[in-house]
Amino acid sequence: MEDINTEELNTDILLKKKGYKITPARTAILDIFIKNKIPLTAYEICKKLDKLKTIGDINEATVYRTLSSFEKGGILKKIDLRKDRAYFELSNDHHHHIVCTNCGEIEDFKESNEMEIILSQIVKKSSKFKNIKEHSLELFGICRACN
Amino acid sequence: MEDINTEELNTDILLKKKGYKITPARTAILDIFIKNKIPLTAYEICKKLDKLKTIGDINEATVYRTLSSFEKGGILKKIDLRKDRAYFELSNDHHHHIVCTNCGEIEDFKESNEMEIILSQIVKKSSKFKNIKEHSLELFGICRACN
DNA sequence: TCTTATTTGCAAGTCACTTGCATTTGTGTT
DNA sequence: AACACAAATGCAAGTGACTTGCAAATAAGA
Repeated sequence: MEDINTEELNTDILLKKKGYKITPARTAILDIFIKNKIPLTAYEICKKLDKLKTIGDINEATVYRTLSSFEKGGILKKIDLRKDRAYFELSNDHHHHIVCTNCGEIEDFKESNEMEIILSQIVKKSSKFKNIKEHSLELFGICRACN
Repeated sequence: MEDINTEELNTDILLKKKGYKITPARTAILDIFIKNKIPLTAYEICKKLDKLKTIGDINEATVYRTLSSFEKGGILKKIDLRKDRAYFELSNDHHHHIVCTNCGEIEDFKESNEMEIILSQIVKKSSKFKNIKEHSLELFGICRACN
């Protein structure tokens, strides 16, 4: 799954490149992800869409369908932050999260080369797997503000 | 959260030690986790309970309540394997999983010392967190059998 | 055995997410 | 510019894992 450079592309060109039809819903949703550099839930997307004056109402079902379609197309990545809702973020660079189990604050961190080496060693030792496609790594703690 | 040595303790002693009242449901559910060394869902627990001749019917709600109570008490750990249901396993040793995204096969792997060192370095670099309580690390790929 | 707080069963409820279907809309074609 | 048609959307109903209120049952200390 090739990475997306969201800095250089506008939403419509990216959608076109990925073979999506350009619709107001898709443009607006992708735009929200590009402007907000944090993980977002379907519910948060809906709220942000409601506030937009430039666009009519977009149905909740459409948001869910768009998110899952973007995920399948490699534009978004679904992440599990141990909350009751799924979070999505742009899949344009590989990083992980530290989540405050008290207030929900999320901080990103980059994966190091050492980490990749360790992961490959784990797979080398595995009897049932010879390679892995992806992995999730999330840290949980209490942030300084809550402490 | 102190680790549990399930090898040395029988279910009732462990429950008592943790301050739980001993009930048939709790004994049976904990027993299932001790005998099955794999992550299990609430649904799988229900099925296994149904098969037991030694015990009457145990309600689904009781299973959910017991699982979440055991989780809160540190006996079980909830893990996210990117499926539609929550998995639980005994929290008696720290390990992670490689999951086949095709057939669902799960393999455990131990965390290395290098990994712990890397994680502590990540936290050292963090501006918002000064320590973490736990972390999740799951690898996803296609197992040899499916390949 | 008694007492009381806890646990359980049952049924109804919740909530994120999905889906069937009729209508609308992008987009390539004429 | 209009057409045709597959794809996208809105709406409402459905799904499924999980939760909860409440009355009845029960574990465990007195």
